[in-house]
Amino acid sequence: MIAAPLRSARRATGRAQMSDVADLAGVSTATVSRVLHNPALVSDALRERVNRAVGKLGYMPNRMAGGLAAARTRTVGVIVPSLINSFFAATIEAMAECFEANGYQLMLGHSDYSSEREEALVESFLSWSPAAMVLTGQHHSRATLKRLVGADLPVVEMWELGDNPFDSLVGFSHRAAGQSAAQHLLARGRSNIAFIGAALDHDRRAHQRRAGFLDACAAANHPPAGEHCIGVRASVEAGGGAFAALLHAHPRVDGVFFSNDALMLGALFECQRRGLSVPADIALIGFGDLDFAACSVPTLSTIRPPRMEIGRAVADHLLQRFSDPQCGAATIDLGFELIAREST
Amino acid sequence: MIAAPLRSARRATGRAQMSDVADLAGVSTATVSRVLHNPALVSDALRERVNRAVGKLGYMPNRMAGGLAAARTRTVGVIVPSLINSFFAATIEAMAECFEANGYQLMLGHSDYSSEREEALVESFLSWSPAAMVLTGQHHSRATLKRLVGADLPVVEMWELGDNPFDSLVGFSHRAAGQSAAQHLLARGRSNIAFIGAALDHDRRAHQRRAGFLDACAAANHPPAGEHCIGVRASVEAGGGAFAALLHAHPRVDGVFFSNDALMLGALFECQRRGLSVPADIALIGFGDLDFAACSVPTLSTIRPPRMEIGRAVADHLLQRFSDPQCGAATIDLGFELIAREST
DNA sequence: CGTAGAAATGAAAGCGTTTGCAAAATATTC
DNA sequence: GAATATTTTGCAAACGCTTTCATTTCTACG
Repeated sequence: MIAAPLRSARRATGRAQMSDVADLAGVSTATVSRVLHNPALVSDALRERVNRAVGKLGYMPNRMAGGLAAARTRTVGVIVPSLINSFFAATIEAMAECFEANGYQLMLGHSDYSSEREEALVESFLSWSPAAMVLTGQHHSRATLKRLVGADLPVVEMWELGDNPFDSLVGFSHRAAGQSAAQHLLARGRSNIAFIGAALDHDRRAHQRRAGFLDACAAANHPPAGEHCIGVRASVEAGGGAFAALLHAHPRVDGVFFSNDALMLGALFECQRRGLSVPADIALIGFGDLDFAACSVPTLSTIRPPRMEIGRAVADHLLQRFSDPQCGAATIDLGFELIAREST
Repeated sequence: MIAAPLRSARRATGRAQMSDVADLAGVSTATVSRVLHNPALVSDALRERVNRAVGKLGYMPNRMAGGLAAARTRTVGVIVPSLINSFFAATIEAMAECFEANGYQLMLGHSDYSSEREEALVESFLSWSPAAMVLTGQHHSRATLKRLVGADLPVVEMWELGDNPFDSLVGFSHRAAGQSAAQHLLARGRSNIAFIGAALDHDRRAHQRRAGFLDACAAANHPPAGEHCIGVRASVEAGGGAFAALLHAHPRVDGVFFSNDALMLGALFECQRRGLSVPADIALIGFGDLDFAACSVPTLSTIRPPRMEIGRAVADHLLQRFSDPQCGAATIDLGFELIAREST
């Protein structure tokens, strides 16, 4: 009787491992590893043999072992505030697309707009030796920054565009977006314009849009006619409520900028309920260009952020940095687009 | 002169490692490992000392090394068709919440409704030795199934509820949801009811809802008055178009079930454009209970799937299986809720 | 107080890769 | 054809942890 292959009791799975490939191809594991990661170093004949063996055995490398030995992995840690927010979801899908096409994998986490959770996630992610980290926004706790400095890897901050980036930065100016919105309302002849926002204390970017809005009002000598900010997450329902409250406090308002399209949709429904005509009685402009904005009645003006473009740009930039160590940090402004529709 | 600590040139980072903690606490690495993973095995005194050393050094274990040694990680692979789809986003957020509270981490991937991509993701995830895999739906390629069988770990299929689950199953019956929608429309006195769906060829669950809808029509002896299915992803815009096409082909339709609330919203706007009154002229019911449904004009009837509940149930179930190896597969039906609002 | 059994601890052997180094094979030059 | 550069290849030592097994230290009991 032939003994079964003697395998350690601790052997994890029945999966083929690199030594099996090496044996089948009649080479050392070093050569197999090279074929997999640096094929140019191996002669055509052996490369061919190794690839055949890999195919035959259905070999899948053990990433833990590889990561441990190499002290890095083809993994990118990404932290967004929320997955439910379709802005970030679109960015992530686009980013994942690019990365996966190049053999990198995403580790995704959501911070719920909390610095502490972000900190915990960064710590946790770093223990997987990622090739890079992608964070949302430019505000991070001291502890987070310290960890990142120590880890010595490319870091991209996205969806914001301010001074003193930590490393690379891919985004657009929310302040400018807010300014554009105000200027647009003013250009449409509205003089009593107001702002409605949600969760400004957590969402720094929404806060910046508000600041830009107020800037432009001041610059145009048109002090805002009012504003209403709520503490909860932006939602259609909350938008309706906030809009009602705004009108109650400032009945003469004739134009509103919403920090989020969802809020604006709630306000549109509120207008329908009250028999207010948009834009005759009141003009509405939002942020996000969510899909309903283009086909509601009336269609809704909004500011389109480069959702997918951000994801692609982050991935492209990092892939470039991975392949060319010379390539350093960059700041990429992807801008935004104000889409004027019927509501203004 | 005292020599600098002699570290291998290959040493990854400057991070403290377990042996540093062990030295500082005056114990072996075995004890440190036990304190971290199985504190009950260590005496109070040593546990205390080790924890202090961990804190002092800010020690973070290297997951790669741990995973390699233990041949498993506290990681759960989750694959959903799409992140942009807010159904899955909500499920994932809830799931992540539960898992993270218990020291498990999510690896997230999206398959874009493609079996091949799912297969590639499963392969890729398995090479990280996850503690479990969570897939969406009950349909997977043979190769995917083969990998999962070989990997010998808990597998949960979610968001569906059919026969012959691979292992555990957490979801609800989409077929029953479709039936309910039809019965609801019929109960409201509509006799010419139709179905509008998107991406049915990819989205098996939407397809099941349609099947349920047709079932109920047949059972009630009310053959559907028409249907219109489109190939693209569900969106508000596509909903408006599909609705217009349906009305064009079947002008007498007086009730419509949409495979997705977004489609229904597009139809609502189309009604506003045409001056059709909802529900007087036509009744609408959707699926998803997206946030606008509760506050549109009129408010929209819909079927609420247990989005977050699924996430929580998956996590709870897996955590239980992790802690109690006796605990085996389970099938959990979380049901759904038909929410009747003004549109029907 | 001696002893058996239980509890706590440490030594050391892996886990499956990557990679520095040296040896072997091949190409190039004079 | 010898000598030298260059390209290929394999050996073997990490990588930083977990876990088995043996040993040491307690506890309880007669």
